[in-house]
Amino acid sequence: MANVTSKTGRKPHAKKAAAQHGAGLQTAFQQVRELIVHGKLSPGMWIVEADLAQRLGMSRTPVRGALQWLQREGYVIEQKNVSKSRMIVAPLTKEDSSELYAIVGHLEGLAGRRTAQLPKEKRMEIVRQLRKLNTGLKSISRDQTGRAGDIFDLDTTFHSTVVKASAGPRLMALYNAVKPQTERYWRLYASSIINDLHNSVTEHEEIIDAIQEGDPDRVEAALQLNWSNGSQRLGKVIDLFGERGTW
Amino acid sequence: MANVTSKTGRKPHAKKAAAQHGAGLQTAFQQVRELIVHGKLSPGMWIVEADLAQRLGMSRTPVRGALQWLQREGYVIEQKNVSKSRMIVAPLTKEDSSELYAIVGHLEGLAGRRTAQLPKEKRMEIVRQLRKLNTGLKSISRDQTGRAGDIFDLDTTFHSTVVKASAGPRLMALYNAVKPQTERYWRLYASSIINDLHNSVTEHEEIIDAIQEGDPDRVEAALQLNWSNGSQRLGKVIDLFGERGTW
DNA sequence: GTCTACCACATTGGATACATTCTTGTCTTT
DNA sequence: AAAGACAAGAATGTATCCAATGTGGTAGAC
Repeated sequence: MANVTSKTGRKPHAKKAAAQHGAGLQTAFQQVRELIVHGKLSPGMWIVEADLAQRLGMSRTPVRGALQWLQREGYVIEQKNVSKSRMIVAPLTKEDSSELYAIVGHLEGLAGRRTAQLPKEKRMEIVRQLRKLNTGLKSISRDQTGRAGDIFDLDTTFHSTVVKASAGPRLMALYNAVKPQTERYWRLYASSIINDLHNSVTEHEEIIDAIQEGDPDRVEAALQLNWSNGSQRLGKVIDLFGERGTW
Repeated sequence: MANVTSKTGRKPHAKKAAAQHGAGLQTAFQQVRELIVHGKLSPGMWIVEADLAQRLGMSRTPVRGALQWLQREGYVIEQKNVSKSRMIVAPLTKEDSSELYAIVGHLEGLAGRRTAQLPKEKRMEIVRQLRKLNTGLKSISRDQTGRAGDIFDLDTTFHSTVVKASAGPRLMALYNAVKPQTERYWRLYASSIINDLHNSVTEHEEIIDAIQEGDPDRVEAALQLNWSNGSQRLGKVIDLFGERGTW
């Protein structure tokens, strides 16, 4: 009865390296997210686990974990009409962008409210950083020289600075889950957003002033206005160029 | 090459039922969440996948998926000091409750803002439902007869009604991910929360009036106030009875 | 010629096997 | 006696295997 193949029976599982130990899920998540954000996986496209696994050179297990993660964050959604779970890349629609921007605006508003209540010295340090970043944006908007990626990085750092200054782990995690999704819309409609950059720069100045003054209500309102206006600017562009992933 | 064991070769994988096909993950998620919310898995407790799998009568695969889900939602967190990912049940702390309530308040405020902008007829329908629910809460608060579970259900339905009325899929998903976490604090400190119920009832009335009037700012402010006050009430109780899962 | 039924295939969900890493306990040495 | 090192065990991460289900295509019948 008792088989003796306890220690020595090892032939079927020969593989290459496995990198580290717990690196697979992380890499899978980042790489698939990258593929989605850069549009290699188009909005509305049907995702096949095995294909992704092969492309990333790993088995389906970590890919599945990554997909569940991406589903929770909103990058992929389930096709609901069928009983079986078919995952598709989340479409980019005007409706969704409006909702997404509103959510980010409110989360950031909450963080900004807390940032405004920090002691004065910390606020001044934040303000200094923000002014520097916004100056960079302003010069780009004046010269029209920066590439879209630079603008996105500066803008992302600007907002991230406001949030990181005061957010606890829970808000930070939520923000990090939601905010990066705006990148999809950014990349797709970037060229048209650049033209409106000066508006955003002006709105940023109001944000900075409000933080310097330490007025929570004003900070929150300014942040929400920035996102609300951004949503409207984006909406116009989407109307022009059409949505992706729905038909 | 071609083996003929396509249909008939079934010996090594004999098991009981497997329920449906894609039911395991759902069940695992709900059950583990239940265990956490009800405190069977205490805050701070170290979670072992295999134990849970055995307890739920399934393999580690669906349990693992459920845990990743629960991690993203905040029910479990990673022990960070070690390199390996050790999952523990998220502790219940005053700090965390404060953050959680603020987030829910802001998300609900956003939804409420949209609800306030619905056409008048729909608003009136909502208002009617809300008044009925709040009347139920008021009578419980007066008679001190309801059990904690009833109060929680009524309160949850109240807030959920406001959100569902106008939230899109994204906001709805986020709300459904975040709001249920307040149940953990509710259950743990429920007995003391009941005493303050009349305050919450009064705040609800303001919410209802604001919706009836169709004033987005007022609705949002009223919702946030309800959650902010709730956070303070909870904070006092936590100070009294201590936190769970930290030492 | 078209519609329906059935079969083969593709894909996902779940289970298990295996390799790696972290922990813990004991033994030895200073 | 205390501290460190080594060994045994436990737990996680990943790969592969099996089952279940939906989908599409083909063939047959009306």
